Amino acid sequence: MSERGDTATRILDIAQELAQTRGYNAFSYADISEHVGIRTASIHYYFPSKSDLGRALIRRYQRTADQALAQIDRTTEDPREKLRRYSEIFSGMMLHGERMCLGGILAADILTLPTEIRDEVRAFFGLNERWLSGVLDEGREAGLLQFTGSPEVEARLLVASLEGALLVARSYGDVERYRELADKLLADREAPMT
Amino acid sequence: MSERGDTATRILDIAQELAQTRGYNAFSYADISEHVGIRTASIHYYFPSKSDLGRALIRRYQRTADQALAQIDRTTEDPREKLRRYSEIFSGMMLHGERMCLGGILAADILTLPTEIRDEVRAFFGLNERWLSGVLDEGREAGLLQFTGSPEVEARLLVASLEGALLVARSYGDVERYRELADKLLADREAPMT
DNA sequence: GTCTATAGCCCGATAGAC
DNA sequence: GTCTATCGGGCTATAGAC
Repeated sequence: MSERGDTATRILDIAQELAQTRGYNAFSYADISEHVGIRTASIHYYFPSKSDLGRALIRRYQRTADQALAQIDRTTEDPREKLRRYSEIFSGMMLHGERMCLGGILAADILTLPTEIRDEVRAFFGLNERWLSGVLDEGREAGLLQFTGSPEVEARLLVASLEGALLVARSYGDVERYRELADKLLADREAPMT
Repeated sequence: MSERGDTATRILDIAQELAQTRGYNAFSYADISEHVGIRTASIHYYFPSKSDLGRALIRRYQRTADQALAQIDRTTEDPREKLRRYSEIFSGMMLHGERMCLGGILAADILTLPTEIRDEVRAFFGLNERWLSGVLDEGREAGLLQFTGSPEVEARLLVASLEGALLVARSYGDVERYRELADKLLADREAPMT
């Protein structure tokens, strides 16, 4: 039972774990209530409806991702290393309670989500693709990465492939299955040494 | 409202559509009842529990996939064409009512599924990977396809990438987004003309 | 086989006391 | 802010008539 932080944050932390493991339609205010230690009515005080909670969840997740990518940019120059660090964000989710990426699991639930949340899911993918596109472009210019076609499409392909690798690997409960695919995905894009 | 076929088949058809669009936890016997035109109690006559229904669903889906892959083998020699036909099975799902692959969407729900169904989801991925692995191996031997590493791992990567591409593209409701990625995935594996 | 009726539980959400 | 109490509805599932 996490006790740190204010109540709204603890609610979001537990709700995020539940959403990442079970999906949007398979967790309830009662589930959150048990983990946080307050009654369901009190959760409604912070998040009046479940769609309010869902929207807050994906928005906070976007901000966290944004900061993680900025942190990679701040501490690494090599585009190949940036891709490795990016891939490790995904493997970290499986290690942290068999989680999926929140964007990926909400994408599976997309047709059951309130429209505001759908828009945020797409915005999350857009955020990832823009950052990856920049890394890929820079890496190819520097002769460190190689790929066919535009950086934009290659970025979309990488996001989709990593989401898919995480989805399938998690269904086996096997993080090595993810790593094997992610490592190959990255290795195939590294320019040969000269 | 589909009226063809026996009742069990009509139930499975509707349940499959609902599962592929909404996921396992977001459809009910009441939803099926409305579409099939019989009461929920009558559905329990054919499928006593929801896990019985879910298991029947994924097993039938596996058989259908098996037949579709055998049909590709029967009508096509060229491994490149086999991959194209395989990719079109996925795009066909989005065109047929914004569906996901049943295996992919159940993978997202995996931690909420009865264990028998979990095993079938993994078996479905295994089936796809074995077939693709054979096509890739044959294609490389014939000098028509190219890729690094083993056909087995490359097959896993293709399944995961196509599932991911479908997952993300469907969240935009845009089949072109899927095709762009699938076509690139396949083009990158075609051996250059000599 | 299909129906009506209902049990028993979980769900999101609200009213109002403290 | 957090609680108790509760509403109205949905869910899976079963009993028993036809």
